Amino acid sequence: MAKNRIHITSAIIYSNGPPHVGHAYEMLATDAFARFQRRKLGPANVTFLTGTDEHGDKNKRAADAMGLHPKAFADKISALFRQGWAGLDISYDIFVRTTDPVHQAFVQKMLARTYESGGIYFKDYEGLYCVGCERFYTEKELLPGNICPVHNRPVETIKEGNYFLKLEKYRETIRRNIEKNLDFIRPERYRNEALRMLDEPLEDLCISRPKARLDWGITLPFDDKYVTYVWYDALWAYMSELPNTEDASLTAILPVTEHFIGKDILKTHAVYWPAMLLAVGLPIYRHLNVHGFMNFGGARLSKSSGNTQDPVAYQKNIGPDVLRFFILREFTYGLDGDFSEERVIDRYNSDLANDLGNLTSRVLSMAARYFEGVITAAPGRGTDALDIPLHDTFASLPAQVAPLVEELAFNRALEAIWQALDAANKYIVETSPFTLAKDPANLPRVAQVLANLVEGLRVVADILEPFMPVTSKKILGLLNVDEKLARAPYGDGIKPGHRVNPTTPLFPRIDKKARA
RNA sequence: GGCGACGUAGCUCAGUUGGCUAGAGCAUGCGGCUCAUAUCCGCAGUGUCGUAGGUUCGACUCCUACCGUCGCCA
Repeated sequence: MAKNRIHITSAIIYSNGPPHVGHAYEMLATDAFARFQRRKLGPANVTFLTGTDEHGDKNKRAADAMGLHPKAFADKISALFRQGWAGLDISYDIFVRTTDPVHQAFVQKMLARTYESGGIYFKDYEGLYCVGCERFYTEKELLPGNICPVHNRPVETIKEGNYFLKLEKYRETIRRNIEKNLDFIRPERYRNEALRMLDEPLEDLCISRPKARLDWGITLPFDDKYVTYVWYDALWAYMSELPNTEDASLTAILPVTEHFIGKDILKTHAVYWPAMLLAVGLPIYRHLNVHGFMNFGGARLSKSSGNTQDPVAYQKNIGPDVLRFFILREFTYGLDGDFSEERVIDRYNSDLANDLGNLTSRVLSMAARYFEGVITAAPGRGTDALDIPLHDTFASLPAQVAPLVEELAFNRALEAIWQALDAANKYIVETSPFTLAKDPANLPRVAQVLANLVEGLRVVADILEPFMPVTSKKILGLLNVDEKLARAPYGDGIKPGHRVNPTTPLFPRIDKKARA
């Protein structure tokens, strides 16, 4: 596979409940990365895949609780996710539902192939089972006397035959892959955790459930009394609905596949998923990008404590770009982050209203006031001692931002963009076009200053697209710049004679006192 | 219990292989400008770099113990 192709996935979200801001965190980071890659490689060379994981006992039980058939329940939840992502401008190309026939057929194909090659075997299994929980427990998880901690009643010892995926034979291969590729799992902290998981022999993974116990899943192709375990099902969603799922194509695409996941599902992705791939003779993917969780005002997000946040509702209040900006600017990818309305408003006022919004406003208003919106000079480096550093700042911005996005440092990428905005504000003070304009003899210089600033705004608007697509489009609209012109390097964009539009406030300040 | 991470200005955090008076943003105070969304620019700070030791000419950066927070595994 050529180096210029990339396949990007978010986690396939378990659909037993509606979306919350925690899901949004992962989607926003993945989306910014995907949008950045499209700019770099061209849209045709990027696939951004997401979806919902709809089988398994928790989905079944959530559906039962609402009196719905699991499929009908999944239809509802899955639709909520797609609406939520549309509201946040998540630019996915493929949305996989694990109940899709195409996906199910693919999983069966992989199961059959693994079984035929001896990677899956049948074994009788005896364990402590709670009928209420519909799951097995280990003795350590139970209260003394083998009492289920959830139902507070004794568990039963039951014997059950199940199918297992051999794991141990792949352990060294998986481990060596992590050791050899220093950035295979990033950030590094999770790499170390994964390596420790591979220190000791792996127990084979149970990949079946008897239909007598749970029938909401994909039937095993070699034994119709069983469905497959939800994780075995869900992980294949990364591949199952690609335009081409022939071996040759998958073999090519896996080495350029980037998975984005939360730290809670490290083991499935670092250990089980590579084993599943190796078991059918496919190569391991390229990167596992692991992020932390989102806290709210210091408290852990959880459904049980009721402090979940609906990103859709939030987005309606402040707009998708503000949520996108806050999360990408404030959080360090990989670490947990704290979300609070107060911090969102602080960021909004200082970065969006005062810096980006106000800069746009003052530049466009001067252009309107002194030249009726017409740019009469050509932006460029020139020879002026003040113009040169401004030029250099904006001209080098794309090259500065690119490696930061590649290494998932979205916060630092945005910081770099904001440093350029600072430089522009400082440039205005130093050149004082509003003072010069008082003498008509100075108008050529004023025109030059404004041309340089408008060109800077154009570059910022363009580079902001992966982070804030709506704002990017808005500023380009104000600058009267089309998509093609937007991408030009600094100095090659705005030409003399170009007319910009009158300004409108992009981000009106939010008065915290008035809100409280 | 085993392994690991983190603990830097009021807040959120940078500090790549040990080396000039430890930095940024926000918030605070003072000064300047007036094109702009009471916005922008400049200046001013404050820190026992978790605690106690150790290695070193020199440690926020390495080692040990402890305290605190958290995570993974069991």
